[in-house]
Amino acid sequence: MNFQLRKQHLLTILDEHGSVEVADLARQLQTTPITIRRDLAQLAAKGLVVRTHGGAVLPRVAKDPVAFARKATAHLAQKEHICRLAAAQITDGDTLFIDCGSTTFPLCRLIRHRKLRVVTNSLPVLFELAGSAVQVVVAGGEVDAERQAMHGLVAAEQLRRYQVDKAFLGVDGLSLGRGLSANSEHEASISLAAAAAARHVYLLCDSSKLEQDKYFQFAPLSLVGTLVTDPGAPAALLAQYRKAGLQVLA
Amino acid sequence: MNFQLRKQHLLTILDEHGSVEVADLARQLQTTPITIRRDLAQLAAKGLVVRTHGGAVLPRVAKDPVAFARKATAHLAQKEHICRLAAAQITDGDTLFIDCGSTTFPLCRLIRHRKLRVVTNSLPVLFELAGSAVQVVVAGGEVDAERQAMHGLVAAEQLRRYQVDKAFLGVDGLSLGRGLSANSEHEASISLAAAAAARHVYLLCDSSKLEQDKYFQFAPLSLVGTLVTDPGAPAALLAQYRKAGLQVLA
DNA sequence: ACAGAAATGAACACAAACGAACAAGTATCC
DNA sequence: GGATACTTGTTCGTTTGTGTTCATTTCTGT
Repeated sequence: MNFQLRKQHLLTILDEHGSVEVADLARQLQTTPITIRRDLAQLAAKGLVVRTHGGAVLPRVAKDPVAFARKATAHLAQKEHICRLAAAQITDGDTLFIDCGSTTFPLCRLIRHRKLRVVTNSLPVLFELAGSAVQVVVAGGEVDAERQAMHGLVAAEQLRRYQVDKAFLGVDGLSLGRGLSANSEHEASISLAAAAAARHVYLLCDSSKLEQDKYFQFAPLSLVGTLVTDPGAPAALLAQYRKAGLQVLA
Repeated sequence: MNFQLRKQHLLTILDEHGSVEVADLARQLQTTPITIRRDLAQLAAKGLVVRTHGGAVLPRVAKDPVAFARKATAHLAQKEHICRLAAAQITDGDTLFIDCGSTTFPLCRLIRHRKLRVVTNSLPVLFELAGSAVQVVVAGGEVDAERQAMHGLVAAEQLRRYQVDKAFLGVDGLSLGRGLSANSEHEASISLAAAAAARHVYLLCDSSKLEQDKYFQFAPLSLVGTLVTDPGAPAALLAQYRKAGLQVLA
């Protein structure tokens, strides 16, 4: 097998699957990973593929929603901390709801390998978990291109039909006085539907959003079972949330 | 074997395979590698081949390996032809259903830029059209990881709620005697639901699938409005399909 | 947060392929 | 018949592609 044929084959596979892995290719093409990596490096130099750690993807796919969700989100360290706390609450066999948004997204990485069922309306979550050990269920309906999620009536309606053990919700603002608030009514209706379907509601909310009210208030604090936030939150404030009846993790 | 004949033979092989190896040619043509290399050098000087280490490739392969790699996938040329015909049937403003499967997928590339609404249960379709000019609507439900699509009860039920102008369906088998057949009941139920919701049903089916029955027969030919296939289909056979009441494009 | 695993790239080694130069064989022309 | 042009094969030093080792980076799981 010469290198031209190999690259040809490589591009074929890539075109069929959208992504390839170095180890797989090395096995299929009867060669070593280093050779595949060199091939990919050449193709990448020409812009025909985009390298990833462990493989490559089509250039089009590289701009995908997952990358979009991953890149340069504000407060990433806090969000990862929050998601680790959240992941610790999950038991194998659980059915979860994962909300769309940058706060909840890092949770996907932490649960890829576990035996779970995840209901979601978020495209990045869907793409991140598709092909993993997790069984994914999608809330259908119209795709909101800006938010990379399904936000319509149908999505909310469908969510109500599922019974989930734990819902992990994001929110735009949260305050003791006015409860949960959002920048969009659509997001709010999805959150409400998911909360209604869940045995326990976890609100994932970094400390910068505490005591912030956004334009649309849609639920009282009592909707939430557990507030998951980061150590940046003042202890006194968290104590007040606890007094209001919430379990608090930080 | 003289010089001219050798070069001719060489170009023939190159045309068939897209690439050649010096060592192989030397063996086949009962000569030594240096001779082949000199031949290739001459052809390369004229631009008829592109030299590589150990062999040569067609110029068009060297120029656009991606396009060439695509052609290598099964029946892809036919599928692209079919999708071009299908795309010509689409009017701006239409709402479409696009089925999952390799036959219908190339349609996405052809409509990315158009003002359309597309309902689908296919993840690759969703992926390809997310972020394009097309408004995407997803049939929700459980994700079938192997088929990269939603195939459950919920998906079928949701599809019935949408009214679409044109449904573009794929199928595993099709015959005059036994109608449409599939390899999976789930796929069949999605196809039926989409067909029921559509004003007009286009069946995209390359000629290799004509008069092939698969294990699960799920609908009569009358479900289909228009059969879109490729020129590889025998004219006499297409005439019979026309007689059976289908519009046929090839 | 931390430790272990996997992937990566650089440096080196080896084999295959390469081109240049030269030698040998064949056809053509005077 | 001998000179010439042309093609083919051989030798040898060089280049190119591939595989191995190892330190480093990146990812993943507890």
